Amino acid sequence: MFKKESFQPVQSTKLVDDVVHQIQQQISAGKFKPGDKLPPEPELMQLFHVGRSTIREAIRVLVSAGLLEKRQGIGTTLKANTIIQEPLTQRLHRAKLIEVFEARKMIDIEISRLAALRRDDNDLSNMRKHLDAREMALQQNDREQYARSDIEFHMAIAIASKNAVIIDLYRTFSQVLSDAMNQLNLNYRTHDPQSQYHEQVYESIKQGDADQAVKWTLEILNRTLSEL
Amino acid sequence: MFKKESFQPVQSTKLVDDVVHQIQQQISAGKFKPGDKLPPEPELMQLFHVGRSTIREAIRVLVSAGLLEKRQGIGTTLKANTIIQEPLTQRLHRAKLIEVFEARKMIDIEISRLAALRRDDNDLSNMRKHLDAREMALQQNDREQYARSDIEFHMAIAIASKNAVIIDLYRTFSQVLSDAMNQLNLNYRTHDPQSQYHEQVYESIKQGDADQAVKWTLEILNRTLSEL
DNA sequence: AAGGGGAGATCATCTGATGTTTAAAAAGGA
DNA sequence: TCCTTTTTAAACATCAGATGATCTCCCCTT
Repeated sequence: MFKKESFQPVQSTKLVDDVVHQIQQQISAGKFKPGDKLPPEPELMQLFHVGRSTIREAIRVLVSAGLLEKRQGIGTTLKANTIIQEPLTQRLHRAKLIEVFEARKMIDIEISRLAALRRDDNDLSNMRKHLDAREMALQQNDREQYARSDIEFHMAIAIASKNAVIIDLYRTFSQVLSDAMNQLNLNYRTHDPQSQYHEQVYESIKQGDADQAVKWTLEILNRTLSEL
Repeated sequence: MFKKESFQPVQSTKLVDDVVHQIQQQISAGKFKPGDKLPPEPELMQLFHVGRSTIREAIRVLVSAGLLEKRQGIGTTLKANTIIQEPLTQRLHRAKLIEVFEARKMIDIEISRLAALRRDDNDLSNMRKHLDAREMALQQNDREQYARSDIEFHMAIAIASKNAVIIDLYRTFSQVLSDAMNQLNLNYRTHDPQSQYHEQVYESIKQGDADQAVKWTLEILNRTLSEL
């Protein structure tokens, strides 16, 4: 008897994916030059023998990927320099650890500043929750839980900044940094004497005092950096 | 006579983009856990007060970005992969313009600070060169050359920061922002009365005064932000 | 020469209808 | 009771039609 798990469902080709791939291939093959106009939607419907919504979803995907540009009343055009970008995580893995650290420090500081200006009650209660869990784990000497809570606390600050781009940047940098330091058998934020600073950061954000929040965040970061 | 600069085109946010931003925000803020199901299409229609095709296009964008997973008969679920394997440019294309701007502001400031601390003679001469070219273009009313020199000047500052990760971030953010603002028929850094501030930034960096460099960079940025 | 006003092209959005896929409930048989 | 089959409901996939919004272009008037 075969294991069911060893099989995968046949690639059920959705029409939209098919259209996306075909257009993408045409672009990759250089059939279009930057600035060239794609056929209008009704024509694409005939060319691909699909409905309007299928065409529109396919085009929308390529627009969001940055390959095409759509303008009402004008049409759809091919954008210039479709340079192949690598994922940020890959880029960071290639980078010097100190550079990644420095960049994350920049993000950390801005996050604290924005959080102090924008936090709402929900943000504060989340931060408080993780801060308490962090303290608890510290007293019980639960390194695992401590590390988790510490990350969650900082993530809660990030979320309070209300800027999705910065949140994503912070998440990516922290993840890569954590991986890299584990690999080097370095402890990633597992030093106990910082509880006071974390409390200070929380209080500053709660008070809405951006300058103080930045100041205490810097205190934490400078201590972590010294271990590198 | 009214100043042209005092007007701004009406921000015509397409419904699909709005829906994408809202869902992205929820995901980035961690409101969903991996595996969580999104409400079905009819419910989303009611929640957002838009038609089904609008919902479908928005979901399709996030699926193509790798954040969501759609299965016929099942529904739409949040993908497990927390760290998105997605080029940064693509992520920025999906973001709200104001969020990208805010993040680049953060980078710009840190770059000025680091440049003041780390610039060498070569950096300074490069900055001087582009600053002169910028001034020259301004007097000759060569908008094209002015824009190019302005970007080069700021890029020279970035390079002086000596952090490759931050340089790459800055380049990516600037490019995406430039594209986006061009598309909105907004001028991207083409206001003349800032020459003094650019000179101040250069002088501060030359003196190695990080605080002053940040201060004057903020002056420039606050003026650009006011146009958004 | 400047501005007004269509006409046409093209995308944006909504709505209704029908087909497919999936999971789970219901039914049936041993 | 347990296993298999059938049915049903949920949810996405796709198409078609209609209306609105936006942009370019051209012609006309002043």
